[in-house]
Amino acid sequence: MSIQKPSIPKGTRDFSPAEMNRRNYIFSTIRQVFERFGYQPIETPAMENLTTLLGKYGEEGDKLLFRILNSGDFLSDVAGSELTTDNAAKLSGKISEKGLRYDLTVPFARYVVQHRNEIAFPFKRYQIQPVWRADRPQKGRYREFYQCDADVVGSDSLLNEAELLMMADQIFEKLGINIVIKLNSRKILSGIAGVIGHADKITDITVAIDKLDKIGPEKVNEELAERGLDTEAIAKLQPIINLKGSNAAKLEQISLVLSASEEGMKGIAETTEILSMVEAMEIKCRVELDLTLARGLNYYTGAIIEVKADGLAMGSISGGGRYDNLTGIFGLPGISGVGISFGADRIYDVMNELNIFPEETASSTRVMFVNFGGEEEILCLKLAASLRNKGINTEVFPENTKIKKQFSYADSKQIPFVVIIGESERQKGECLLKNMKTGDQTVISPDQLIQSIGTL
RNA sequence: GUGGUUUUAGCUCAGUUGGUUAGAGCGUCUGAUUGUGGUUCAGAAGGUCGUGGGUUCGAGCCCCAUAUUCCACCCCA
Repeated sequence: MSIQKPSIPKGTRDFSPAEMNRRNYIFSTIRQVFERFGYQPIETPAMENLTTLLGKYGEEGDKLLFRILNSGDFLSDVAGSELTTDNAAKLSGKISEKGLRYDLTVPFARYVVQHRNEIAFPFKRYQIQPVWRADRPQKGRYREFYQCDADVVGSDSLLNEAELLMMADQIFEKLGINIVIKLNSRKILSGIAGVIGHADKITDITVAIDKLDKIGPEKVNEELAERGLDTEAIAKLQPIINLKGSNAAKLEQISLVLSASEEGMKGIAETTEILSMVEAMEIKCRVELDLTLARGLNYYTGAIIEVKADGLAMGSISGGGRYDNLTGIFGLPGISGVGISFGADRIYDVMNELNIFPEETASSTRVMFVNFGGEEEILCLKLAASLRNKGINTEVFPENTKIKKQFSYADSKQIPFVVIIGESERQKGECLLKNMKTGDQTVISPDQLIQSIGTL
């Protein structure tokens, strides 16, 4: 067998220790805020039955599912005549019955239905796991990436929506990213589609006006026409496309257009309530009503949420919304859910671009002992054990090699403190503590070292 | 899935119309310095030029296929 160059699949990545320290910083920040709001962790398998996944993300989503080939003799049920290139779609159903999860929301819905008797509602869960999409990779888009989801099922209260926005606000504040939360309502969009006489075309309308930022109003109108809207309907959409002003002003303008639509007015009332709740909770970031926001329409039924990093050319770093009947597909109707998902990989990319990772994420080790071997080594091991008992990440260089090499190691790992105990220090009962950042060295007693280093 | 783009040392990249032995910076290692990293100086190691074919006396450079990177579309965290 010839030697092959090692490689990893397209759109996947390895993470170095330095990257993992930073990624873990993001994950733990998110986890901490989730738990602060009373969400509890669950995990689900990387793979689900294809029957669970198929048809939940639209036609486009089905194409992006990674399918897992059946084990063993996967062709046993397939006739030779079926093995033709134009039969691929039908064939894949016969040779594959499992797939990698595409998001965390659908597996969660499956989980809720399957465990309904063990769950006390409302059920607030969070889930931080990788998902896979057979998409073509580009900036901020990977085939394997982590989602950090928080969802509530079994509560219709808009308080949940408001809390999700507060969590996003707090997470990004902790991480130091300036964000804008964009808020929309499926009910408002639906009302608009009804009022202009094209209730059936809601998807076409939203897909087109979603591009407003990117392609401008003229092109949007062209696309609306291409998607089968008559000129009268397009004319009626113009006030919505050109909506300006504060959230309150926007809501007032839309309510004029939507007065005849019960659903639309309900969307306005809900949105107003969510906005007033987050205001009461003193949200810090900007929350902007944006009717052009139309992601995930396949299952959202109420609020639609999206978070963008302010002033950065990066896709959304977080998204979510309310889905009234997701569990209905799995045989449990009448359970409403609302959730938000944080894209950890994009958040990493944003923080990297802004260079805002805290210094301490560079290394997890706080203290390193230089190793002189012999009795000094034993002494260092004892002291290191004491430091670890105090919760300080500590290592003893494993070999009695040149000091230069040991320091060089500490430097490359960006360990902030190095302790030197050679023969003379040991005999005098002291140790030499070096601050690697400033270069300062101080002589202190081992007791002082253990006492003081936590505060350094 | 459609269109374009990238790939040369561990990393970032040069490499002329196709012509001897493919270069630089950074990093790594060794030494100057046997108790001190990050600065400085000296030296060394490190390359099937993404992979497989083809054209040619001769290919890093031209042609074909394929993988991969990034970008746009579609869609999306």
